[in-house]
Amino acid sequence: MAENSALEPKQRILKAAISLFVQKGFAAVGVREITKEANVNIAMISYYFEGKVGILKAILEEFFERYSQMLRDAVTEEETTEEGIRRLIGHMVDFVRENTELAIVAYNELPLDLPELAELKVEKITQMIGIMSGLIKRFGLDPEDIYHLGMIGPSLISMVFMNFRIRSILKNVFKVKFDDAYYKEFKETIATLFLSGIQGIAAKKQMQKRGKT
Amino acid sequence: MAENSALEPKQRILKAAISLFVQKGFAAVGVREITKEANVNIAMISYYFEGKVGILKAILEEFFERYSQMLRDAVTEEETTEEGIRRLIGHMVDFVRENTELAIVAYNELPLDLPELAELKVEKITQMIGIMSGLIKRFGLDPEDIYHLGMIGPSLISMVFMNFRIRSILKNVFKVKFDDAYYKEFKETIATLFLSGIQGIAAKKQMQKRGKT
DNA sequence: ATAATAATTAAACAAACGTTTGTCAAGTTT
DNA sequence: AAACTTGACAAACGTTTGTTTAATTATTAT
Repeated sequence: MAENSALEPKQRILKAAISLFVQKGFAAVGVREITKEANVNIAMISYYFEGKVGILKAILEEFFERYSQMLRDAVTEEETTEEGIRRLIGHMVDFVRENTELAIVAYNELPLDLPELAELKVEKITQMIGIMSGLIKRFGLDPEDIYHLGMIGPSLISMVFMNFRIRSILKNVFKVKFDDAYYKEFKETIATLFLSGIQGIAAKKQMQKRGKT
Repeated sequence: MAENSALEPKQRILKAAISLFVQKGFAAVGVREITKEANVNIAMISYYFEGKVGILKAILEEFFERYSQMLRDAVTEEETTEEGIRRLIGHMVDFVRENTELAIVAYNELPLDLPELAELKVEKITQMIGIMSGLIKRFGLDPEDIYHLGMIGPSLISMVFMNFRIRSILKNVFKVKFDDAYYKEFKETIATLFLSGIQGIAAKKQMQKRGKT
């Protein structure tokens, strides 16, 4: 149970904290629990992170660092909208697969009010929206149509994250084996769902336009 | 700030607790905070709910009660798949709109480990899956294809819930006005996205089948 | 009116909380 | 070799946690 690998104490704290935050949520985890799991003295939390919220802050910063890097990597200059979106979804799934716990903590804690992290959250989310807007333009979608983008964009993110959030249910109830084949199919399914979906929306918009004129 | 309406103390506690749980999460809210907001004595929590987790238990029970009722209401015998799914999505959006805080608390707290509620969660989630399976059959989808259903079903739920979860971002950054017109458009957009999406998936499956034979 | 039950209160409880303290050994710099 | 820095520790800090107690008021039934 107790973490005692070759990792440095600071990394052991981070690793233990992430794991516990996923299970119970930030507020429900005590510092003693973390230090016990990480096999470090309790004072090390203040020493390395300036307190408990400092751990969460470090976690969120790490998440956004990796997430924004992934988004930037997901863009290449020459490709069709379909290729671009399929690539983006592929990267997103890979990202959450490789950073499942980090992503879950961020996903769970971000909407919660924690005054000490308010500033950080605003900054990072603004940043992400900026990157996403860039993607949208590059994909040839209509960036003026904020109305629909605010509905569709978050839908895509939620589809990917939800799958990891309900992992235990999928595993126990639906007997899903989370192997490469599964994720390959998952990527294709979500991408097809999303692409056919936005095509359907575009077609509908076109019809409404023609109906009006 | 303090809740002191004509409501009964028990209901005042529930109302205050839901509001606070949405803001900070269950574990981060203290009983004194709840009682102050509800304007009741601290002992009333044990008196009416047998403790703090009892409040969350009552909240989750209320959520599942209303949610399953909504799902049952969403089904009518005679209609096409498209009509059925559009109706279901309409009901889901209406439900989350009318029970936003209740839904957010349930959505946020359900994946977290709270031993005292483990049994309840398993029971209710099993129930929901049962109802959903019934819907799927009635919609003429292939219930054998658990692989895809486990990907698509949760996607639908997450699309609807996500919109309410990031309300504050949509409001502040995208300047969304959450009025009837918005939700009408939201329902149609999500429904079109989802319907076109599953048609695209079905078409792809068909193509793969033909490719193999 | 009186007894019984229900609702509410202030006060106190032990346990757990996050943080800080003072100390010490091991390196590093001067 | 002396001065300083870093990493780690046990112990204790004051505060807050959820819960309980015993007393009191309000309501209902007899």
